[in-house]
Amino acid sequence: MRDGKTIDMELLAQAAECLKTIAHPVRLRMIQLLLHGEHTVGALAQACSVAPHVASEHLRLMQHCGLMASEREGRKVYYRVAEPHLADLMGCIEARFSNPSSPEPQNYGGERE
Amino acid sequence: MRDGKTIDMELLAQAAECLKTIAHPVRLRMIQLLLHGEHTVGALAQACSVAPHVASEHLRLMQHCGLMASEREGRKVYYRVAEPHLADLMGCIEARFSNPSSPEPQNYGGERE
DNA sequence: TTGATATATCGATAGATCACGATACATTGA
DNA sequence: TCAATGTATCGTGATCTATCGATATATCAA
Repeated sequence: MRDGKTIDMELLAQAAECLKTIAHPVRLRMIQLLLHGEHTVGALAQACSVAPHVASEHLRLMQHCGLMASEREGRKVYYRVAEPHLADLMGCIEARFSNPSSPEPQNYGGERE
Repeated sequence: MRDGKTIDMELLAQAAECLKTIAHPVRLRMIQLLLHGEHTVGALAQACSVAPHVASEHLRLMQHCGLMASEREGRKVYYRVAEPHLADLMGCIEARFSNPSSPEPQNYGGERE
């Protein structure tokens, strides 16, 4: 063991890749929906107001890094959460961002003052 | 309240911005170090094996979206964690990625089987 | 003032990401 | 077979991000 309390850079790079995949509004919404049960590509596309083929791409990205799994049933493909820790992580995010007691934390969005 | 359980898209966009900021190996390392106490730019640069001005940029990004705060003391500038939820979030990430019982969870990194 | 140290900013380039249209593939039913 | 539905992939261009060298600012010491 190297540090005892910190993750080494290789694992941090993996974590960064995973977080980068999560860090998209549509994908966050999809994660929320899929944490409550599996859904088809079309249903997720409609719920997120994006074209089906866009939803498919987002889902492929998440499946690709192990967050999701899919299963075809006839013409439809059902996606579900495959990473158990995703619920905890989403819980942290919701705790931070759905709390009405701190609605405007800072200046997100890329502007500088 | 809109859904009862999901965040609306505006907040999800904020969350995505914040996660995108966190999603970088050097910044993750900095967060880990700063969760254990405040450090100077130079100390963080050395600990992360990057040039001081690179560390400064990473810290500016994190300060910019409310994750960090800084305070000058003479020539040095000390950074510290300003977002209380960051500890929980980092706890989730460490739980997922520093656990030796599942060192190779999936195929992160771009390969498929 | 000058010089050294610590931090921050600027400008340019390479690489990644995103959204979109077009299209291909898979399945079902006629 | 064909057409319709649901999903996936492929280009392309626009936008964003990372990284680096050069430089600017801030503070201290002499």
